[in-house]
Amino acid sequence: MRWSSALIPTLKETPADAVAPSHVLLLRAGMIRQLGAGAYTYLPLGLRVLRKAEALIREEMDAAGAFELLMPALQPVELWKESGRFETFGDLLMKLTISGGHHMALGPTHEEVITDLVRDLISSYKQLPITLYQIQTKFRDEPRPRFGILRTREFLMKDAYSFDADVDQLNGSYDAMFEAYCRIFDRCGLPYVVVEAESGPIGGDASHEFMVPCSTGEDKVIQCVACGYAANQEKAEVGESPEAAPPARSADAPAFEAVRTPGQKTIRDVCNFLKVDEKTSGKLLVYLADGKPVAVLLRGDHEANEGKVRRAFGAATLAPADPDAILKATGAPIGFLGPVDIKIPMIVDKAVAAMETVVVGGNEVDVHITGVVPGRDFKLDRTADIRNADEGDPCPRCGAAMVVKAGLEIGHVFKLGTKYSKAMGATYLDEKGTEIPVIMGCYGIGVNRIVAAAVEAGHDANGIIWPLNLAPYQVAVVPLQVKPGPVMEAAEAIEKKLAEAGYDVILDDRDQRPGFKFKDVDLIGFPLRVVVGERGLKEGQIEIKWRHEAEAQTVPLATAADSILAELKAAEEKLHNACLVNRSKRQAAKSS
RNA sequence: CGGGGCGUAGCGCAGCCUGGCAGCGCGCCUGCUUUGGGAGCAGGAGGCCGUGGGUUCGAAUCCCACCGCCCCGACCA
Repeated sequence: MRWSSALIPTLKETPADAVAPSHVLLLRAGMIRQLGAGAYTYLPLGLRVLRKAEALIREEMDAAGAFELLMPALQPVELWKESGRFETFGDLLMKLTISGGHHMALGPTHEEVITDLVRDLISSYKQLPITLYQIQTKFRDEPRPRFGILRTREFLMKDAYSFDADVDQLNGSYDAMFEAYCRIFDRCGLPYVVVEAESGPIGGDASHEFMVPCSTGEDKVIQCVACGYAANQEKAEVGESPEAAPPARSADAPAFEAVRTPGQKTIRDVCNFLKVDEKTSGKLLVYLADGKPVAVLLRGDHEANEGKVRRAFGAATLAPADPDAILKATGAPIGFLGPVDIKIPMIVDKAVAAMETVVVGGNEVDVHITGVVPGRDFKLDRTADIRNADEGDPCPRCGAAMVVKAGLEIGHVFKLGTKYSKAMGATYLDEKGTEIPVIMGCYGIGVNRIVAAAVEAGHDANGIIWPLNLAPYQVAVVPLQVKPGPVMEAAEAIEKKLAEAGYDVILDDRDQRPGFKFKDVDLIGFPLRVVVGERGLKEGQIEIKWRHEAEAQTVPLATAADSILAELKAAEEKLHNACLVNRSKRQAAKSS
């Protein structure tokens, strides 16, 4: 490939709108270009990276025994009404009306379409298990697209769906996808962590997310460095603190005291006003659990975890109560709610149960009460872990202090169960002729996010550092003199040999000064740079340099192509071995 | 959807407050010089100043409305 004839519009300056490193660098490297909010063109170089990620995914999915198909992005909304997600998906679903007045949607995901397909085509246990996948453009009306290609309204997703006769089969399908994902991300050279995620109806280990730690990640990952426990903050449990002794509460603790706190509504305001630490305060939140008002009591500096709250109340739905409902349920407006003499069901977070005394709202306008003793002044008969885990909290497995990191979600595997098969009537007949809903799993990978994550995780002050398997071209051959002559001849000969060996090579034949060309090559981040110049050629030498290494090495021109091929082979082998090591680590972890 | 910021050449920006020739740097084109880390000189092309309305002799500039983009928050099956 000759650079001079390609379309690679690199930018010297940083576009003003870009903030995230991946956004800035993909723009500057001439790989993407913005059309509108959350809509990007992939220019030739960017598309090559996207296609490489796709090809790698396809290989591993096929190797794992999944079958590729392609479903329509354009779907009748009837299917969505059938599954019940027309309502639950809400505004995120892109709807349109086509000629004839038909109401359609652009698929944000394909559970409905595939379930519709499977209910027609699969009818016997003999056809199970089976896993089907596609790589296709998804549409979501994101309220706030951001960070370049990280969150867009239109994106490329690999989505797979497994269909099984029973839970054992499902576990097998799930494990196969889990392993395939690990192999894919290993081969991409991404530093990912697997975390437990919100699991839905089946519970247990029914959902995992694959996260790449990076500052622009939109999720929070809680990790235990001692034992390796990792979970999404949505899911992470708070363990028992090892030093947690029951609080020393003397029986003759003074009675609580009401204080006037005019206009002090937030925890911060109240604590500043009363000059107490937020950790000694409590906040009462009111939710509607299946439509009925319920209360939870948390320490002032903690955050409620709505998933945990919903499960603690055994409710199917949970929503924050509106101000009117709160006033009706507690007799007080937001800002002055407290647990004393509360009339609605209340669950107390474990952290509050461990406090000696607590400052809470007085259930009366402009009144808070101090010196409230849990267990004496309000009941502690229902306590649970109902808050978000945070930095320093004890690990649920080993009790060590956990850390919080920002993470970018690049993959998600999920045991769906029979949610869609039941709603849409996808059943099979077992050996006895009994009709049984198929058990489903779904497995997604954000292909664009692999590209973005690779940049987020691999860049320096000079630009991108592509992993070998994702790079648009693995090698950039840079002749410093491009007029016909020995330098160009040598460069072309090297390009030819590398291309014949199956590598992607770009020849920077632009008539530019060396510094200019080096800057571009570094910015785009081709893994291996080969420089041929008059100066070196006089000595019979050319130069090769890895993007991720500081120093270049010189090799004899006569054997240059062989040296380069040896370098590439060694790098591939190193990566392959790393993949194998990870694979055996996973096997060891599984069997232990 | 709430809060904030910004729309002027392909990119980065100045000009706006205080109305009166539409500018600068990068990039692009031509020529000469230069050639191992984003070269120098000379010449040149490129604009519905986001859109619509208003005020005014006159609007990039003042007023109103709309549209778009970015950031923070809410939201994220």
